[in-house]
Amino acid sequence: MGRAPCCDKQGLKKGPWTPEEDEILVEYIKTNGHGSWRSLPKLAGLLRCGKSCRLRWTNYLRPDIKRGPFTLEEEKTIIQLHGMLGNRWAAIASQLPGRTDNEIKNFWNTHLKKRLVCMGLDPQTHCKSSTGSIAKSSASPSTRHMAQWESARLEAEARLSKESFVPSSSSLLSSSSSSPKNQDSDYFLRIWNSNIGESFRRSSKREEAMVVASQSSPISQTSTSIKCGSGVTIEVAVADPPEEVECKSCSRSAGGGDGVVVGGGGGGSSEASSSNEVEVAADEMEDLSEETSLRLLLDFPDPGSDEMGFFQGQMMMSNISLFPTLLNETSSY
DNA sequence: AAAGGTCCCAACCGCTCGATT
DNA sequence: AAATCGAGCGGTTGGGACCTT
Repeated sequence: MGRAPCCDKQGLKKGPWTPEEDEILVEYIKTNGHGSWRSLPKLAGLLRCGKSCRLRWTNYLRPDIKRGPFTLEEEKTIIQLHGMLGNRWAAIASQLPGRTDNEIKNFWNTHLKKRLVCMGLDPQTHCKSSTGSIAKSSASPSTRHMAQWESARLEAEARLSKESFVPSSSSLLSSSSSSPKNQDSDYFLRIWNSNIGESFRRSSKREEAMVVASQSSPISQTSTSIKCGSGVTIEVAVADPPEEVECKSCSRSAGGGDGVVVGGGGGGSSEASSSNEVEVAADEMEDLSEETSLRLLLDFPDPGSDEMGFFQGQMMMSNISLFPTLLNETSSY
């Protein structure tokens, strides 16, 4: 089906906005709200298309936009969220009040990405470019993110479910004294239930459809699922199914070939879990060491290793700041 | 001081999705 | 069910600002 252009481009202005145009747009939105972006330019008397007006407003003129350089805290947040979400700039921006997706995207592409590359890390996977398990190197970033999300979500839910039945001593304590693991799990669930999680679930559904389509295609990249020791099924897109991959949630190896092909996954917002065939026994989850469970949350390598040590931020409840080191290594921007 | 190169970011483009007709 | 619309998202780029030689 044809998609009509967003506007009739003839006679419409393009390029940088003038202060006069800005003023007209701001004044109009202040008094009338933006309403329909498509009709706004005409109503406001601007020779711009609605899309251009929307972008100008959301990326530049909105009163709540925060200007100025990114703080270290913001940088940390961006890196952490990018590790979880990939290039979902809008979702990342929603966690940084006053910052726009465009701004974050630019900042990532011009500063943070280079920084990771300089450190020998793949900016997409946040892993060392030349190393990593087969699963890490073979699975698409989004597939990896899906597995991470699903694993972490299930773990957090299992823990909360257990706590709701067995009031442990820790649950009687104040929140300030709850364990870091609890805080991290809760943190994860909050994100999962936020618009970030929603955004992720939506895109996961999309990916699932693509996986199914690719599987039905005679010439397609093989996508295989592998069940690990703790019962988590991992979807791995590979040219040739690996003999063995390491499960991110339990660090146990999982043999290839015996997995039943499943739809990709991630989309665990609800019933989707069953379609993913991801079954995790809560008691098995308890076997996970605290450290392991935290690592799986963000697919962290062993914190003891030099790999991704910089990635320890608020999510890890670590007091170690990696940024001074980072900043020393790279010139200011 | 001037020329050439690089960096940075505002804006555009094309695509997808959900809602509506 | 198909077509269309409106909105939003992520990738890309043009050109000004800044830096280096």
